[in-house]
Amino acid sequence: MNIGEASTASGVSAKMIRYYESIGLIRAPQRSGSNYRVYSIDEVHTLRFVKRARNLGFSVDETATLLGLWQDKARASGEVKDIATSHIAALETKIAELQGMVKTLKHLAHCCGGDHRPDCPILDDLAGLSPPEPRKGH
Amino acid sequence: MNIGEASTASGVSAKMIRYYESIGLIRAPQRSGSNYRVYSIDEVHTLRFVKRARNLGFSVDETATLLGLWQDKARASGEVKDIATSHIAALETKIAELQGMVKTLKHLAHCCGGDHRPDCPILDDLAGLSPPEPRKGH
DNA sequence: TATAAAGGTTCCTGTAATGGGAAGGTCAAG
DNA sequence: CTTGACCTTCCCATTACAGGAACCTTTATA
Repeated sequence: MNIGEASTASGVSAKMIRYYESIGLIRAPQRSGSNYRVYSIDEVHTLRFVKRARNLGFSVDETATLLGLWQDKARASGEVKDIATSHIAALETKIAELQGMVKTLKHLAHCCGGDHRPDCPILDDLAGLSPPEPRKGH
Repeated sequence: MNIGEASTASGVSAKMIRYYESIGLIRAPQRSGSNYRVYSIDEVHTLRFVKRARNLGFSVDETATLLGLWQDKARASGEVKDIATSHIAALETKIAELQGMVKTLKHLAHCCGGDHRPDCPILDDLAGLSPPEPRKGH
């Protein structure tokens, strides 16, 4: 199987397969006589694993660790759970941040006439001209 | 006021102030005889505006637009509201994505013993060995 | 068979928004 | 006058890719 087929089979672009190889996330596959990369089914499975991990928001570094644990038949599931758990916490922090932004923006947009007048609470807030986030209850 | 003071007063690092100038987000300030950047109060206000917009998740490009609108005394608030509104939508999409990741990971982590046995539903899912997201009700 | 299209190869560039640091000029205090 | 804190420009690194140039190989077609 050359890189195009492996790409289709795994859902990882050929470009990314080469990239993952270059950074050492996956091992270099065998080469054909004409220097084409040749992939086995197992290698495609590895690519799929990587794809799934990336889709779940794991960084390439985290994915490398998970991949190592996956390929280690004697690994303990505790390690994996720890990685997943701290990843969940990081995601939740990010979510909270974004929700804070949304809340502020919604408040500002709500106060904004959205008409043809130049008055704009959003800009006023950005400029620091009005207290956007009441420090005390409302 | 030189760049260090402007940085302290605005909360934008000196490094970033130079960067914003280099990409044209802010205008180049005057220079002292010894080629030091010299900032006015107004320029510090601009930097604060930029900081606040970036904190609210607006990209540098969006910030440039908002800045233009802010400095345009004849602008209509509708334009600003539109930008804010579509930004809110983008943030909410991102939030939903992250929440999806968290949900899947929590499910997997919940199913994972976290003990010393090699069994691990998280890795099994990443490898595509088990149906992680039931397509039908549970 | 000649050729063209569709694949593969490496290598370089760019992205967004910074952080870090080197090499060197300037300013204020001791 | 030296020291240290500041400033200047310029280059490199980051993350996870995408795009493209230049060139080689395989396959399909005229």
